[in-house]
Amino acid sequence: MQISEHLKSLLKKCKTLNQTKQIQAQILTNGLNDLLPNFLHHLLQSTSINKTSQISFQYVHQVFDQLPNPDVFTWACTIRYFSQNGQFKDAIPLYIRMHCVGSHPSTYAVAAALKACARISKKILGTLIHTQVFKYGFNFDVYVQTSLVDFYSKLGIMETAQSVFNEMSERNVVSWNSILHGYLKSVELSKARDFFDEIPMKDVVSWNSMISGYAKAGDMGQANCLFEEMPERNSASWNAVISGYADRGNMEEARKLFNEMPQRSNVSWIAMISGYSKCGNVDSARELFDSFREKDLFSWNAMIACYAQNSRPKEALQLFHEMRKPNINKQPDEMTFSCVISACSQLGDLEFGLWIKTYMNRIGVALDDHLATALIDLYAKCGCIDKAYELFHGLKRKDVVAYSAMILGCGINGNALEAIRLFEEMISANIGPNSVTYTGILTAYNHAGLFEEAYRCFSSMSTKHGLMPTSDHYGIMVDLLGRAGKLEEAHRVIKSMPMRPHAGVWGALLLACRVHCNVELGEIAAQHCIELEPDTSGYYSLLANIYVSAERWEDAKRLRKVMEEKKVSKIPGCSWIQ
DNA sequence: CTAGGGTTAG
Repeated sequence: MQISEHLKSLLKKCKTLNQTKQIQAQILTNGLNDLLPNFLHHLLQSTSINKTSQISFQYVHQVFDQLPNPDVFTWACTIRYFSQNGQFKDAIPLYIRMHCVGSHPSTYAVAAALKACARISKKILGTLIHTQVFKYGFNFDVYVQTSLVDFYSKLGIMETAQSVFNEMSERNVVSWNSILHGYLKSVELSKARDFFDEIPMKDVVSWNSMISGYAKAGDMGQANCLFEEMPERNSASWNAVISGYADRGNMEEARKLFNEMPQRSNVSWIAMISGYSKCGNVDSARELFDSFREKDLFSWNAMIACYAQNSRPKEALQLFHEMRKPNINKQPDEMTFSCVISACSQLGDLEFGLWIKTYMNRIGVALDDHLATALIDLYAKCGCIDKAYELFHGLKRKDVVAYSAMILGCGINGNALEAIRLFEEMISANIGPNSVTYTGILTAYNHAGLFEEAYRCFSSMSTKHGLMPTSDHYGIMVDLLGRAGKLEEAHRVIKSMPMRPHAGVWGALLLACRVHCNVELGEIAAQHCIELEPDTSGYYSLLANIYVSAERWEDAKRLRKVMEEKKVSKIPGCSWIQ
């Protein structure tokens, strides 16, 4: 008995995981199994342990599973631990298990489980918990009620959120903020503003939410107005305004605030990195990333995403390898993997992509729709259209990105009819196409040589769906016309472009001129290509070949000499020339 | 011991 009390008091003093584990050993050798829950509670609640030594979630499971009969408190404590630390996929099964073994829930467990349901959109379970709330008489607990309001708000079910909110006899600022967030998320800005104005005891979170709502909607005037007006700011207030500017591509303003703010958080850095990424300023993103000392998983993901989205897949993979080195030792998650798979797909590296898939299996990362779509894209681009289909059919929800990946896959692999079928299926499912969808469908038409249909499709982009064709789309059209020998028309299309054509567009014309032996236009196209990408040798070679076919030996010789003088690299940088 | 805001993906 005495030793038991002694160990309890020792446990309270433990500051590190190792000290705590030593007590666990003593508990076990003395056969004091009654003390095991105390050990677990200490593990989960000690801030010094959680901040420093990072116990693994696996370990918590292990310890928990050793308890013969967890009490109400222990269940709640453990479920809450997972929920608070973002391990929603651990919290939920544990909550279910608690019911299966016949243990009663507590308000604490319910609140934690609802939080998990809200965060990973477990609508059915959350609604089920709502019914239990009545059964156990928790329906007057302000924490439970607020969790419910938050749950329905996060899922966008505002009628129910509102009715739970109305039934509350006592509301605190958290309850108000939860419903405010719901209306902001449903982009009912004026309704949200009415709520905001009504909150009797606004705190910094209320202000931040409202500011972020305006910022996300692009109303930087209102956002700034509230930002100036608010009584006290924290880093989230600054971050809300910064990400507002960053999302709209105004990196000057974002940077000004970032430099000005008194206390930057991880979120500030990540918002800036992804802001630079969105406007294609990879160098500035990397510069910030390098100067950021306390990189967390999110910041690694943001930088990897930056490379993947800006067509620099090799650097994305390089960074992925970097983060897994022992001195950094960051465990990748779903977000990391979807970027990495996207990088593989850009490189056409099926082998490494499949290695990633096994690696995911090994560390227990399940395929969600995002990941499956990334893999669909990889399979489709690498010609494994059956595998792509398999995953496509297994998607919980097929959206525009998934369809676009399939359509492009069919297009590349020469199955234009199937691409068209998918496109039509998508339209009738009321999924609006985007610019990538059109790249896919135009590629399909191009491959099949259906230029009438392609033309119609190209013009319907803007008329039917309000999408402005990009250089890539023009490039496909030029390629299509070029293949059909309509070189003058292709040239006219280029000249009609509202933006500056990139090298790929002129390259498509150049290639066509090579095929159809057109020296005059070939010279014009090559000139533009070389101007845009002076280091690519392919353009010189193509023009030289055109001269050779036209039997203009002198010109060909002259060009080869220029090439030697410039010592241009042998690697073509353009996908049209291969 | 509970609940709310700001960041990353195909």
